[in-house]
Amino acid sequence: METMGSLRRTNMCGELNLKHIGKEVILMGWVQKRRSLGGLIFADLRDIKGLVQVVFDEDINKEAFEKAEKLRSEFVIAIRGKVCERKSKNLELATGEIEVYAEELRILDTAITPPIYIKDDDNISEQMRLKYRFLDLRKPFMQNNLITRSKTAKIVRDFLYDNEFIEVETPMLIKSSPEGARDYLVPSRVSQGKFYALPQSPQLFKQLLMVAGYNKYYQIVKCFRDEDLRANRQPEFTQIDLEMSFVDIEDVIYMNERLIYNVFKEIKDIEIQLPIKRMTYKEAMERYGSDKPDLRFGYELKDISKIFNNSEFNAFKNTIDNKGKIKCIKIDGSAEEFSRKGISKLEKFAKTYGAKGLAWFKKVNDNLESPIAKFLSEEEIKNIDELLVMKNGDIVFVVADKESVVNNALGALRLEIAIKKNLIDKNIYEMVWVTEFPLFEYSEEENRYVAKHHPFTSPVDEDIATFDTDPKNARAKAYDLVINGDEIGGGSIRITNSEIQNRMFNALGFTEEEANAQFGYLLEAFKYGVPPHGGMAYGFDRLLMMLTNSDNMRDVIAFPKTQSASCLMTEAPSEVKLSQLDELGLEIKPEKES
RNA sequence: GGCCUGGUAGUUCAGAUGGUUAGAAUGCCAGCCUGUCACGCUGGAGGUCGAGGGUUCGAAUCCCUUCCAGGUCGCCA
Repeated sequence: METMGSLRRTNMCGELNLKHIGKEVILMGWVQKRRSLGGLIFADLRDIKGLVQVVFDEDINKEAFEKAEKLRSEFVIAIRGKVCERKSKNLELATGEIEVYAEELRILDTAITPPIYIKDDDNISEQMRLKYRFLDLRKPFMQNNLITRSKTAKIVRDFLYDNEFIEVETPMLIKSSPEGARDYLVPSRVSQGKFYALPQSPQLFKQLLMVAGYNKYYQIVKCFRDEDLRANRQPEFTQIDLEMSFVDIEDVIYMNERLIYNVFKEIKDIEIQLPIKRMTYKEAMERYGSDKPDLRFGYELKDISKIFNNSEFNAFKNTIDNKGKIKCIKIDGSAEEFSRKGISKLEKFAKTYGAKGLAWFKKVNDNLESPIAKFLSEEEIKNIDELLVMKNGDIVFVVADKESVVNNALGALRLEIAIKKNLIDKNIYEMVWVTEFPLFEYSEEENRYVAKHHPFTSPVDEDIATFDTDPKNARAKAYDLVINGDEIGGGSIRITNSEIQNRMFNALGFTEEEANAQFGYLLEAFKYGVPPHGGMAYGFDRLLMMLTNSDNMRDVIAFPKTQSASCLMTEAPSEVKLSQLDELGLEIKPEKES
């Protein structure tokens, strides 16, 4: 092994080109690949800027050539040499018009054979990638993703700073609140038997900063939720969190549209059309069956309940009797693409979303074919044909159930079919603000109304008088920014009037004592002069997925967790010493015998 | 908590109905090779078939339990 000695890097591998011809350069990096032809050795040298071919020739420098015979993948080396034009160019490589003839080689470190190749399309298992994350992160696409992440953070900071937002850090050890997602708990040693929680978001602290007069706040901040993972959900994730004083919905949206515009302009060179489209929650649910509609394709939901008002078909009759809905989506001219087997797969898919079944109608030779045709009257079939303007080759899928189930199942189905039919263009960004979210949502589990967003979300002005007497129809000053069917961010205008806040707690079933025990500090603060305020929080990782066209959040996070929230590299979480538990006044329950 | 997919050489995978010594590709090692860039040619090493138990004369293959990874429903104010 050798040291760098007096050698210092003059250039990065990936930035060399014809302009450097004749120049002596010193490069440092990892050996991507060595190709020995006997008397001539090529090595691809890699650093974070890219690859360049280095040539070791006995006639140029014998010592370097002999050392080069020992090179293997992922050795760390320094070379000094001259940039030359290539005799045979490789136009697939960015630096393929040149190569560097080595006059000196220093092997700075060797490497054992790596279990994964450092190559974007290595087709390696997720398990290996996570276990050897330090190698996986050497891949160019991972390096580029993290560079994009860093760049995006800078653009956000620059924009918010320029607009007089103040970055304030809020605590990571906070008070646990049982509402909402499960908290990660941290035991206190000093106060034994008591616990901190890691923040699910800095929500209450940013509101306190508004009380404190900070006017505009932001933070790019880690948040923690102890819930099950998904491809776009990690237990620890990053938010761009912001809050503004003396604002209403339009002010928050105006500011955030410009923020998002800047990000897409600078990262993707895409100019978003402002203002961004708007859609109420109600419209989104009715037309797309989802509060985060993907607007890159059609297949809108259509309510056909009225056709079946007097139906003899039991499944439909029961639905109508129970005030449910019968809705459908129409897929144009694709009937032949849906085999019986394919349809039964889709039915199975719809059932995972709670649908009891999936009916369908195909128009073939001016006739509506359907397995349920025999249960329907001629008039009903004629009405379907006319209402849906069926053409030959069209197929419709029908779900009858409670409205929420119908929307959920068909909303998922339209997406599934669009994916299957390859209708989704990853390079298009369809954005929409979804507004007027319900203030409450009924929890079947708890048998009561719970806050859809959080208990500090203001009702819309029109619903202030009635939100607590008619919770079902109460709308909130809450908005989500949806991009390509993903909730990228959301926020609300907060309640700043103590009478409304009290009515809100009441409607949620909080007693005054409970409200005080949980949020007393906020309610107390609000007695001392609180400005109207509201804000927004973005899922920074989800935004990065959009910007890098990633299918999985792990590809935009340096050290992510597995689906079971563990880290395969560090093996966290792990057991701790009994002495550590003792200090905390904790003990582990003996394992249950089975 | 439920459902689905997967776990076989360092890696990615193939191994139907149970049956000799478990294969391929790639990687690795050695030798040859002065224009390769997925270098080429020759040879070689490399396996607790995730783990445990069971059925059987015999299990990678069948059964049970369990662990791990991925996707997803529930969950995620």
